[in-house]
Parts: sequence; C-alpha cells; structure tokens
Amino acid sequence: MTEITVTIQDGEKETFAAGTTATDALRALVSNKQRKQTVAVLYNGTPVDLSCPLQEDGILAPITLKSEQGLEILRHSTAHAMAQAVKELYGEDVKVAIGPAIEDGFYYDFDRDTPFTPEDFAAIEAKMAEIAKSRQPVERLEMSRDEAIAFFSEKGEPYKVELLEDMDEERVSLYRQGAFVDLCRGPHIPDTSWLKVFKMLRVAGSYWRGDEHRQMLTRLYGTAFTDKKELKKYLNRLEEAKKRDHRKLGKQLGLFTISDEIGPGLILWKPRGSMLRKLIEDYWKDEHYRHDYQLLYTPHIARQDLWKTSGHLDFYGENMYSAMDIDEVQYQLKPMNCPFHIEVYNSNKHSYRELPIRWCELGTVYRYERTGALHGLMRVRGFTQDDAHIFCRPDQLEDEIFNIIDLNLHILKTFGFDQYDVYLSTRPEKYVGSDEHWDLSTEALKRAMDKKGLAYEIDPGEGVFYGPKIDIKIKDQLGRSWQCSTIQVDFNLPERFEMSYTGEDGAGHQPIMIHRALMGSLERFIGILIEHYAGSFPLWMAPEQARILNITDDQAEYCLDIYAQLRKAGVRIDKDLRNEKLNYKIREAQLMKAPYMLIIGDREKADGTVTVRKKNGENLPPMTPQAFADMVEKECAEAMAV
RNA sequence: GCCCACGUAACUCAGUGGUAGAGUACCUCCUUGGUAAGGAGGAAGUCACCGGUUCAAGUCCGGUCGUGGGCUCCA
Repeated sequence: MTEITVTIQDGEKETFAAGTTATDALRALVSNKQRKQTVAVLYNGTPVDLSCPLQEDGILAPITLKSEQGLEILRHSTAHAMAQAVKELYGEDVKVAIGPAIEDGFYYDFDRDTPFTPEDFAAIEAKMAEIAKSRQPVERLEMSRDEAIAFFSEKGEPYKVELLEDMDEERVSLYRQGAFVDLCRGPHIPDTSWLKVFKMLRVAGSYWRGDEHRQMLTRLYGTAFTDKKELKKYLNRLEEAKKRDHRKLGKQLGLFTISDEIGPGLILWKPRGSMLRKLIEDYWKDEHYRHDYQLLYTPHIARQDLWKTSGHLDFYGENMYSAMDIDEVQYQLKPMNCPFHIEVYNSNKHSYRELPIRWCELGTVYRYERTGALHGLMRVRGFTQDDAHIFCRPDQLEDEIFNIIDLNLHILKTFGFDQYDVYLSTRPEKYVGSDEHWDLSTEALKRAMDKKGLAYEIDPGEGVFYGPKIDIKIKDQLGRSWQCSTIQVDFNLPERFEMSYTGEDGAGHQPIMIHRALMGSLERFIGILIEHYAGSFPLWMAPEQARILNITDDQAEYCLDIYAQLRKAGVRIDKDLRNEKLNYKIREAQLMKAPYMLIIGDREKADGTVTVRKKNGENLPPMTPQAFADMVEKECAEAMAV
C-alpha cells in the first residue's frame, strides 16, 4: 500500500495510507474544536470535501466556518438545499438552472410556469429545515461529461444539460443529497445538518445566462450564516440601509421629488436639495478654479449632424432621445458634453504653448434609460455630469493624469470618502488609435498612479474602444462601493473632429483628449452622499446649518433680529417661532438634521446672546450671534481644506 | 424592455364584494411652556388611470401609467 505524508500549516505532519479521507487526516492533525468548525479543506491549495480521499503528499489547510471561504461553502450548500426543497415541494414542473453563493448570501434560478412569490417562502424554509434536521449526507459523484449529460437529460433538466454541453472538462462532479442531484464543482458541507441559520429574502426575475432574449427564470435569494447573531446583524444592516435610503430621506428632508406629471427619471430639486446642490457645485467650481481649470457653459441640445460626426449616433444612439425637427433641421438632446467642448476648442487656432487646456462644466445631459433601470437619484434620465476635458500634448499626458487623480482624491476626501478601489482598464479587442498611442497612454496612467502611490487593479481588455481608462469606486459608510470617478484617454474624438494645434515645428498636431468626471453624476453623487451621511450632512454641506427656536412669543422680535443678522453673515439659518413648546420644536429641528439649534429665551434676549445646542444634544456656552457665525465659518473652512 | 410585488388624505399605513378609516402634518381655539411630541375642535381622498364582471367594486378580471426588488446596461 502506498503511503502519503500530510502536512498542516504549522508544520506538523503525519503519514497515512493513500486514500485516507481529509476527515481522517484532520482527526489526527488538528484539535477537535477546530475540526468541528471545519467544513472543507484546502489540499495543496485546492478546495476539496472532507470526504475527499487524499492520494498524494500534500499540505492540508482546514477551511472553517469562520473564514470567508467556509461561509461561502455553507451558503452554496444552502442554495442546494433550497433547490432540493423546491424540487421536493413542487416536483416536476420546476427545472433548476444555477445557484451560486454571492456576497451576503446565495440565489438559485428556477424555471417554473407559475413563478414563485414571497408567499411560498414559509413552505420552502420549512422544507429546508426538515432537510437540515434529517442530516442527509452530501455525496460527491464523479462521471464523464457524457454520462452527466445523459443523466440530466433523463431527469428532464435542460439547463444543466446546456451548461454541461458548454464545458470543456471531460470529467465533471455532481453532488447528491437525498433524491436531489446537482451539477457542481463543490466543495460542500458533509451533511445537511450543517445548515442551521438561513433565511429566504426575496424573489426576482432573471434571464437564463443574463441574456434578455432567453428564458425568464425566477430567482430566489436567501442567505445563510453560522449563527443566529450573525444573521441578525445582517438583517440589521439591511434595516440600516433601508433607513438611509436616499429616496426615503429625500422625502423626509424635503430634498427632491419626482413627479409623474414631469416624467420618470427626471428630478425636481426642492429648496433644501437645491441648496445642497448649490453648495456642492460652488465647492466644485472653486476647487477647479484653484486647480487651473476654466469653466464652460454649453447648450442642452445640438444639431443631429454633430452627433453623426462624434459617432454618438452610431455607438450611443439607442440611449439618446429621439430627434426633433426645428425648421426642417434635426436636433437632439445631448447625452454627453464632449462634442461641445471640442467645438469650443475648434472655434479658434491653438498653439502648443497654450496646452494643456483644462475645461470643466457641470453639464446636464439626457439619456434614455429603460424604465426598469430607473432608481431614485441613482439612475435617472436627466442628470448633470461634473465633466472636464483636458487637451494636451503627449509629453504632458502623465502630469495631467497625475493632477486629475490628485484633484479627484482631494475632492472625494472633502466629501468624506477616503476609501476606494481603483481599476485600470486596458485595450479591448476592438479599438481605434495606434498601438503606440495605446501603450503610451496606458503607461502614462500607470506611472501617474504609481507616483500618487495609488494601488490599483488591472481590468485587461475592459477599456473603452477609444482609449484606456481609470475608474475609482468609492466606499460609503456602510462599506458599499459606488463607481463615480472615471478618467478616460480618447484618441477617437480628436481624430473625428480634426482637432489640432500648431507645434514648435510650425506643423499641425493632434492633441490628446482626456475625459474625466469626479462625482460622475451630481444627482447620483448626492444620492450617495445622502446615504453615506444618513441625511445628516457635515456643516459645510448642510442646507440648514442652524435653526432659531424661541421659548415664548416674547423673544420673537429679538429672534428676527438675529435671523437677519446671521443671514447677512452668510449662515444658512432658519427660524421656528411658532407657538409650540421648546421640546416640540427641538424634535422637529432634530428630525430635519439641523447641525445647530439656537435657543432663545428671556436670558439670551437680556444678554444679547444665543444658546447653541448641537445635534448630539450637547449645549455650548451662550455666545453672541457674531461669535456663532464666526464659529460656523471656521468649522466649514476647516472641513473644506482637508 | 422582461419577471414578480405594490399604487387608499400632504406623509406613514389599515381596510378580502355592501355607507372610505387611523396616526402624523395642515387650519382654528385654548395654552406662553428652557433642551426629542401640551390639549380641544375642524377641514382634507374621482381609493393611480381606462374598461369589464356584479343588484353592488378600494376589494374580482383585463389593459395603461407609475413605484419597488431583480435581470440587462451604466454615471
């Protein structure tokens, strides 16, 4: 009999007969306590089941439920159990498609004539609990691909057959628990008793293989955890996200509204939302001025010919609003700002000495989005890009990219985002421009990021056809990521619009164009800010910085004086002089997330002061209105100078 | 666009075939109260819209529009 040596990470090793299972090896090598938590193992780096017979020397690493990987296995197994429950309950009219573990849970796609509804959850969960209780072994079967195809054809599972037909592997693995057999790479839990804490969450439609021309399936989402507390924590997090939902807060705080009368995906900013937006826009403009940009304003609409020249009609036409006929000339709403900036550039000749030219605009664009895609402020049909276009010489590219990244991170930080993931997308299969240009600019992007000390991942082949790009995804307070910033090099438009500058040699040269947006869309960015801050904005962004509350009518006149004085001093101040109790007014101001309340009673009136209550309930010593204005100004200046 | 769910007062929601409800907000009156809801009264809805079934429809059926969860796409 052959012997093998199994080593665990801390170096301990043991010799076994070949074919010893991972479980038996673990029994000899790790503590009972750890073994009970072990759901599968990594053997020489490959994840395998506990029941896997070890055939060669190797390094054994337990995968415990405490690890990401262990949890993923548990969730994947829970998906199988859910499919098993569904098959047992609804039998032959259900065909199974795919069921992977995903972030925070799992799903399984089914094909059934009458789709599932949330009312089916209780029955399915009960059946899953039964399956868990009956401790059914989860057994791995290996067979040839052809055998598997025959097996699933016979079972009447066309989706599994299709998956198998598209596979390259000659041998495949199946997992069986009870009468349920699924095509799966594994590994899985050893038996169904490992399923303890799980919950079905929602149902949704999804296309087979994400292709809208194919069968619509019903997707059941669920999640699983190792203990009840974790599940509860997760459900609380969902609650928290719900509380922060910008659509809900937008309504509560009176920031924006969307009206059927106007149309879906079109935002109406209410006074408080408009103030918030103005503050963001002012900050953005000031910061761009400081960084040597020039501001442009361009129209919302242009002749169709422009969109032919730019290529948008060909490449982006489906997302553009239909043309309108004006004096027999076709016009279309702009989906992007770039051609306008190019036309500004082309309105006169340029020398190499002028470059780089940096033009920025808060440009409102309109794009047709399918109704199903619309979502609050996050996905709309009319939105404002914080756009900029930089026209430069090849030798300036790297510095320009560096400066853009620098400004980008600076602005994001001021808004409270200092965690992000950065991606560099390189040349795709279909592209325009020379290889030399692509290499030059891809290298420039890399060097600029290195110089900034920015860690990034490369997305090979994910660049746009016209040039490589950098995308920055920010992380919000709840750890969710949002792609906002994008920096794209473009070799296409300068060519199409025959842009040029006169070089040192007196000849015409083509400038390199960089498109970039930091916030992406103002609407969406504000949506993200609302959720990030849960509506409780930092002082510099708060639409209402302070609210004056009088205690009785006797101080009303004094309050009006202070109100006028603070408005003149530039404080965003409101007043609540209604005949209500102080508690009542404090509660309302608190719900509207006013950073400060100025409480005015007879004492303040007599002393010519205000009592400042912070939103955390803490009181500051009485101060004069001017001292308060100075304090607000100082606090804002500090926040904006990050 | 597709699948499922939902659409009742300004807001949050109850109402499963028989006279449209509650809380909050709003208006009036009383109350003038020092750090998260004082009291009383009043007004307010073409039950999203269009059509059908029924003696009778907020409720059942069909369509349209909108919203939500997803699929797809992306800022």
